[in-house]
Amino acid sequence: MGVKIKDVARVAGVSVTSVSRVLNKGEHVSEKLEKKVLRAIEELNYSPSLIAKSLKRNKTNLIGVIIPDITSHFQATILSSIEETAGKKGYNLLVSNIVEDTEKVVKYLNVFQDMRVDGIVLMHAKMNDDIRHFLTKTQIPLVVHADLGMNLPTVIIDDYKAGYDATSYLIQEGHQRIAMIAGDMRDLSAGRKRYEGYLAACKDHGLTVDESIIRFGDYKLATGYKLMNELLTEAGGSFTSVFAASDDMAVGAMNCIQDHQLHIPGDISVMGFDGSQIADVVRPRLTTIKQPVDQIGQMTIDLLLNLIEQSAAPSSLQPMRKVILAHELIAKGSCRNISGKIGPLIQ
Amino acid sequence: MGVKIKDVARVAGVSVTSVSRVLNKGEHVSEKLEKKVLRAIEELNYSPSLIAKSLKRNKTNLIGVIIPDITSHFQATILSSIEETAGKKGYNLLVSNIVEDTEKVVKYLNVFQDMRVDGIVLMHAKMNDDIRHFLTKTQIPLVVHADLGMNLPTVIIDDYKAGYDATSYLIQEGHQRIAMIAGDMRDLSAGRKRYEGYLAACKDHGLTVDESIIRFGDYKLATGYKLMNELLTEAGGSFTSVFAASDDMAVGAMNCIQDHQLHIPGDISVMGFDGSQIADVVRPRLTTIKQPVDQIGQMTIDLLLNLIEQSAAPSSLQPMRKVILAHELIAKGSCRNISGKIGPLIQ
DNA sequence: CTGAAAGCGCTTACAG
DNA sequence: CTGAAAGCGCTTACAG
Repeated sequence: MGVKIKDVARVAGVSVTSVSRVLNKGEHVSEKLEKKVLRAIEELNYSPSLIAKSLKRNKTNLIGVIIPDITSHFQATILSSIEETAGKKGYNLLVSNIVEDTEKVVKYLNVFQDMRVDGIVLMHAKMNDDIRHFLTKTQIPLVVHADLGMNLPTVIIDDYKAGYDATSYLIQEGHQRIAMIAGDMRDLSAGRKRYEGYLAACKDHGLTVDESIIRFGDYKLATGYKLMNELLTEAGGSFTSVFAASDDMAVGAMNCIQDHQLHIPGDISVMGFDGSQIADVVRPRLTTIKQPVDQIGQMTIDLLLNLIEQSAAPSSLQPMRKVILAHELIAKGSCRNISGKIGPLIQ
Repeated sequence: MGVKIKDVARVAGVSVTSVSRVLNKGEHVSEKLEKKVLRAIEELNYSPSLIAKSLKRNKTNLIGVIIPDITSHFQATILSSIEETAGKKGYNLLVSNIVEDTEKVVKYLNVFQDMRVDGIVLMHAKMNDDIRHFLTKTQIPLVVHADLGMNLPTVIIDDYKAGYDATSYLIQEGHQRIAMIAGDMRDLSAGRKRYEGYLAACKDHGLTVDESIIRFGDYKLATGYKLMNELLTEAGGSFTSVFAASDDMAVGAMNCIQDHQLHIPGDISVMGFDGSQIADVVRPRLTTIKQPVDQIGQMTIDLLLNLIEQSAAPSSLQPMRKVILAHELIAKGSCRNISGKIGPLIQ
């Protein structure tokens, strides 16, 4: 990569200013000059340095993305949609896979700052003081995929309502003992909100919440299996359905239930959350709350780019800062109506 | 981010040279000076620009990664391992999700070049002239996860042998009619090599290869379903097992088989490839060829960093340029021995 | 339409 | 141990 703009200028017999102009297609240059420059670029196989350009322009066209776990199909799908949308707009992605580590989040937020990224997407929803401090202080436009209670620009579904809807559906299907495999309570959206929705739905429908059939996990498949195993051995037979805060955990739970020689939905109904591919892979198919992944990715980048433009050239037209997208309950074969079985719940 | 090294120097009452020195911990500075500088950095909340540093040092600590499909669990796992290994060594990842698009590969290779990444990881295995041209010309250290027949540094398993082993196993289990759901023949490793291994194993064991029970796909779950559907409707009953070139396709095929009211492995045995999580999720569990994903990620970065060092400070100790890692056949419940059923194949 | 020159924010010989 | 100055490879007022 030894060749730089100066070399092109020399070979083309023009100034570096002119080379820069044909590169950036901004101001008009004569056709003759343009041709000379293009020929020299071709001849030298010149590749302009985005590093130098970024330094000068004070703009990197880089977006830093912090994602808790790329190996989650749901998160990978969002990342994929973010990548596609950002790519179309000429932005590149700096990606950090965090694996539930708040220390690493802080580290990467600082790296992103040092790299002078134009914007940040934060899909991580656990907080600590350092993260909170960074988020309140930073000048970098950012969008979070979580309700962190900090009035930050957000693209998300209504996790509370979604948890409420999932639980209500099970109740309508006649279930009165609904176990929950919830997320991490330090995770303010997918963890806490979905759980709160579950609690509220139970209370609103007159069910007593029984903590002995509630577990807390980390959204992973293996965890769903492990927690379901606990539920079956410690609280076996005392519930007719289970609501998991992620499809991966739901599928882990299904595997465990089946390994215990129990039937889904005959013995236990299972409700998932996310609407990721795996929900359609397992048998019976998983009833789940579907999040609009493609929309989430697109809207996240749209909002972020708006914020970036706004910070570059402030105008009175403030971009919307909160986007709540609609979720959807997809009923498949993993849940069944047991109203008839346990008596006339709904008359 | 208005604050720059000059400001720190002014506030600390020292030269920018000294500030740079405490930042980079290279040459020794007096404790007194260091303290003044650190205090000023703290006070101003200074974040040194990696962009400026990269320009000056001619090193970005950036690695560009081109991955065909992040939503594939197998690929995401490798990416995750790459990210972890690279992060530990102080490198950040520029990620491009390509979705089987050779045009996009060329585009991103050039972006990576313009961004002056220190190295490139290419997980994409389809070629075209532009890609080939780039790969032969570039000075950027790179590692490919495919045998592209170009003598490039490579970390990979022996796909030919793995395809051979998978097929031989089925043959040993008594199968004589083995369908294949292969990859893309433009994909030189996972596509072509695994298929060639299948062909060779059939021939070596005296089986005739029947093209009517062979299909070609793109490794995705939905494609496995679709192609299995073709096989069942067009060549139904004429084979006792199927070998798929990816676990995702194998699972799609399993779903299709089960949706046709057929049993696995009772009616049809299924063999996968990759050893990704989904193989243990489905019932029966999928027999598959397991790739050593974590090792692949680690070795890829190790090799790449060696090449980067080598190109920065050439020495006579050339790093090894080809790493072939061992695969492993994991036998689970999706294949069964049918020697007894169709007669004494092995006496 | 074109070019000379300053400057983006750092690092690093060089000199003291 | 410390600092003044050149320079990394670009862009962009400014002047012509």
